[in-house]
Amino acid sequence: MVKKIREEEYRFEEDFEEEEVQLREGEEFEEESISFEIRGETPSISPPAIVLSVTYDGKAGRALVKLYDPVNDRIYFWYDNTGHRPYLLTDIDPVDIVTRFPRVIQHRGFSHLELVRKYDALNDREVVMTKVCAKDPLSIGGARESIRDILPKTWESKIKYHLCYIYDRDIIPGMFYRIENGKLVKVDIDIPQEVRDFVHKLYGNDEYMLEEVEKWLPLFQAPIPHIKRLAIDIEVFTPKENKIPKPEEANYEIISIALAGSDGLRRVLVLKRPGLDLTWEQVEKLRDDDVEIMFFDSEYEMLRELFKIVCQYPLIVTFNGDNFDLKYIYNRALKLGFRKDEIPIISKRDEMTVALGVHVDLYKFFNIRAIETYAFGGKYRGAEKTLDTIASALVKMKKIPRDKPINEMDYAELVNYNFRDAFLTLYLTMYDNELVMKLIILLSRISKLPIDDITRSQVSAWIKNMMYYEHRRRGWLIPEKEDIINVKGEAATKAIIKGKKYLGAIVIDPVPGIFPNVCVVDFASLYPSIIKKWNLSYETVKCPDETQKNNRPYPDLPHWVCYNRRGLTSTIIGILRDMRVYVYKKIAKTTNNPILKQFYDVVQSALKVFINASYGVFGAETFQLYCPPVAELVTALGRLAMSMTLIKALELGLVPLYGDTDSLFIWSPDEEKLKELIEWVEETLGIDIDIDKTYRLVAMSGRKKNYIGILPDGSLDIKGMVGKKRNTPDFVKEAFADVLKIISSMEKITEVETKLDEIRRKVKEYYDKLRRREIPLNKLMVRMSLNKPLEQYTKNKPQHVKAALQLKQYGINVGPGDIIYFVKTRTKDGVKPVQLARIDEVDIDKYVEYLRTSLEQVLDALGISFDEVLGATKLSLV
DNA sequence: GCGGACTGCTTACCT
DNA sequence: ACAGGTAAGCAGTCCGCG
Repeated sequence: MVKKIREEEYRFEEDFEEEEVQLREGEEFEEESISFEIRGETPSISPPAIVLSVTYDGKAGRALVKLYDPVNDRIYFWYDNTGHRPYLLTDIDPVDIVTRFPRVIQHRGFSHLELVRKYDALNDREVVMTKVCAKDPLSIGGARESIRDILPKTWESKIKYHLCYIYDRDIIPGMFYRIENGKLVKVDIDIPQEVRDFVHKLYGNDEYMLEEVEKWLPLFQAPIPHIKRLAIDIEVFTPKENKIPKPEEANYEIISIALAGSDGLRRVLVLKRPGLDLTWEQVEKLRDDDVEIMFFDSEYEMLRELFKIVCQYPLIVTFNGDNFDLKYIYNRALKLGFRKDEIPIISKRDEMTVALGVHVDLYKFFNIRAIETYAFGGKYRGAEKTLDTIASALVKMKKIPRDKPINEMDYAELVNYNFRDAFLTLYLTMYDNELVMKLIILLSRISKLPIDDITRSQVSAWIKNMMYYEHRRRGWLIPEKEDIINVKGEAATKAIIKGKKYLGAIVIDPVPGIFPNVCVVDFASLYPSIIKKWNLSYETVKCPDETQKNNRPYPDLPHWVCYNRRGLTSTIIGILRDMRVYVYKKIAKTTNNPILKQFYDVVQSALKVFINASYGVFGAETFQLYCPPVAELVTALGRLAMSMTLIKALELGLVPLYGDTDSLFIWSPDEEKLKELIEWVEETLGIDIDIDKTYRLVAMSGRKKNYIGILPDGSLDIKGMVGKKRNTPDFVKEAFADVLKIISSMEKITEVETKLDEIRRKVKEYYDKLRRREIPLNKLMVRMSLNKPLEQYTKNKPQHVKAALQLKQYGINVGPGDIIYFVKTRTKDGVKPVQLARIDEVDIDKYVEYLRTSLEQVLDALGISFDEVLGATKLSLV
């Protein structure tokens, strides 16, 4: 009975924020000790080692820093010995706590009270706060009746303890430290003179900025060592095809485990199964592939071998290991009778870690939106994010096609299939000189989030953590979200789009037509530049200082900005932007050493991710420093910069054709005039503007965010066109591409007339094929992704949902993230999933319309209509 | 009862 | 769960129409 209650309590606790702590002090159940072999050494002295992870070790009741010494290939565990305690802050003084909130003192996890002086940036004043310290993180918050629930208002009580520890002890993940006399000491990093020169040129005698930037340079300059790693992928016996075994239950045998190590390990552990023989041909086939195979009679022995190998690597890499591979292995091991302390894997709420080092789940990492769009330029955007799609997009490698169920494969097929997956996973961290690993380490350093956290959280969490660290470093109180909103209020403008909070960017109506020689000028990271130039930050915008109320950078908005003190966001984003634009982008170009060049390129792309997201977070309600006036001022000043530049361009007699947010398309500009414009912008607005590119030809239909540009090398920039969208049927895409080919073959504008006939013939050809139903279904299907569970489409039933519901009737279940393939038909629903459709049911007229919208986006630029093109050919046929 | 004008929802895109 | 702005198609509603 007692045991049962405790189990429930245990589960209950697990659901809370501080999931690292699984057991409370004094509890005897569920021994969690890590056995000797799977614990890192804790020497009193060590060579330089990189911080892999910082966590809270519940058993030891202390923060644990996991370090990796790349030279000697060793892992060290350093436990906090500074007496650091979890804490929260309150504005209630100690006497009042004792008298009015005695339950705080009586709390079983209570440790002691301290007084601390903080700077409350939001209200611009010094404050004295009471620091309530506890013996363990859960006593602060996360369990029932924790201290933060007893007090009416607390600060900094929702920060995970291991992050709090990082801020207070200044332990930067991804940086080098060494253990000296039992203490953890930062390793000094040399800054090249070249970089120093750049910085000096930038900040000259601005002591404040020079001092600030000093903190950042080591993060960009510290070398990134090779971290030995192991990729793991498993195959599980599946009784029914297409039914993925549940990792929570782990009911079926693991039949093979593929291991690919950065040290050259290529091994597959295979379970011997009755009725499956290994033939000589198979042995020969396997030998060719240079994959080592170990056969096991029992699954238990196979897992033991796996665990032995796992303990030899500081970094474990998987693709979806959090939700499948590692979870399955863990639960299966428990089922087979392993004790928890014999398994070098730790299960957390929605994450699996390894006891010794860190686990990176690449599926989660590549699913981070900011990574997808900024770091990889949307290369693998679109289709479902599987190992296959990501690997083929980034490294042009594919999984081995599977033509039969896993269960029916012979050993050779199984081993090959399995190993390829592990290899691809490893390779995604190895290609291009370990680009992905370097990126992860740099992101970790900049954000101060351990590798485990950075690879599993979105960019807003990165920026939040970076900002928290900066607050602590300065002795600033970290504000509560509600306090910022209460003091600063909501936005003052009205968005164009219903449901949005404030007015955004300007898009200039494009002039339709075909234009040769179009120059695109572009503000260099406009929004971050604005944040820097106007000192924007949550504490400087609408500051409490009455004397500042006349500093209104944008007169139509009531918001003023403090010019007496430097804004924290402005300083940090300013430095990151300066380092990217003026230092690392530059030296990446000028450096001759290819290795260094690539390294600096990774630095600048890591910076890019933070910079690009820096404005957006202030307009995101979920962000802890959410401040609508800041976001609103940024876009307003962006509109100002854009419109002033446009007016100036017109004054100079230049011909602007189009512009969106931070760019202006100028038709055949006079070089002198253009130079004048650029200089005027830099002088008057104080924002850098550059010539981004010059198009040989631009075709614009008159629609915004929609154009085709031909670059000097003949390549095409196709923006926003229906013919390029991923949900457009292939046949429409092909027609669009064919027409485009004809246009791009045009050398001079005067050739328009002669090419027109060619276009007409082409369009008619597609039209006729469609009418004759000669286009196969797979070229007619529309791909549309399902963004929420089927039941949640309550307001209406879009076509892809109708198709999905039909699939459901056939027992095929689909959910969020799945792509529905359907064909437009003349049946009741107007749509059928491809699998169920017949070619004679296709609604031809719908596809003619599709062809029309797609081609009109091109034809409108030429001044011809789709009907005219079809009509003319029809007539000519008669 | 039916079709056109309208709004709103949804997805995919641009910066 | 970084933002707002735009294009496009379809679902659903309202209204006029003997």
